[in-house]
Amino acid sequence: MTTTIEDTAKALKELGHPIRLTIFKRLVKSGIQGLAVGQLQKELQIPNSTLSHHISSLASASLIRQRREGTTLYCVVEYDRFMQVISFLQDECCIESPSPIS
Amino acid sequence: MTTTIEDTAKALKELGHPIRLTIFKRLVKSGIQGLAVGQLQKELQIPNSTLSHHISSLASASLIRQRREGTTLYCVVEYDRFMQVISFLQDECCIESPSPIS
DNA sequence: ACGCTATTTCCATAAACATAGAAATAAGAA
DNA sequence: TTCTTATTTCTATGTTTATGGAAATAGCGT
Repeated sequence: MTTTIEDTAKALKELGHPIRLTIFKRLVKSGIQGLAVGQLQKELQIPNSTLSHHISSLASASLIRQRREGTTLYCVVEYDRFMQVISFLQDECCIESPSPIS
Repeated sequence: MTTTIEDTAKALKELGHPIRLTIFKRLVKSGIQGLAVGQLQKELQIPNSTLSHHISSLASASLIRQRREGTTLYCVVEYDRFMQVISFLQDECCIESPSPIS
């Protein structure tokens, strides 16, 4: 799948909110087992519905996915997708930058 | 200067718009001499004021700066700042990722 | 079926964002 | 000073986003 401007912009936009960036960062560190919504709620101390909205935003940008286990929903980072976004940015920063290359 | 969540989120938010990401990408490739606003306008074919607003957004996130030469304003990427943003993201993706490390 | 826990969706509202034409400003030349 | 080019700022408007309580849904146990 080719990464497009629209695609990447969408991901960056969703990450471009303090709470969502915090959530995402926390999820990245939780690894592939992810983290339960309840656990996130406990750590962040924000209203359930606000958290749900933010989680939904990250999912809409395919940055995370959710896995249910009984009544518990886990949020898991889509690492490949995240790598794509970073790669897109790196492709930008490595061309004609003021570093030794230029 | 330490990169904070707020800081990074701000940068990501500003990059999280198709046109702004396109502008930024174009500027990165133009190198340290930057690019004139007029040139950007020619390439992007969007109204002057819309372009100005977008440029202002990128500047407000310290992703670019402007340099005047007579009546011409050049936009130049703040590469250090950009590197910081990328580093922040990479710090996230290299810890407990599903790669061989875990 | 009922009750409980976990979480999302609905609904409403205020704030923020994106857009673009018009007006204003900045700089240079005559 | 006037005129011209380059660009920003102002103004207005419509759209989108962020927030959070209430209602609804999902899953499980009794």
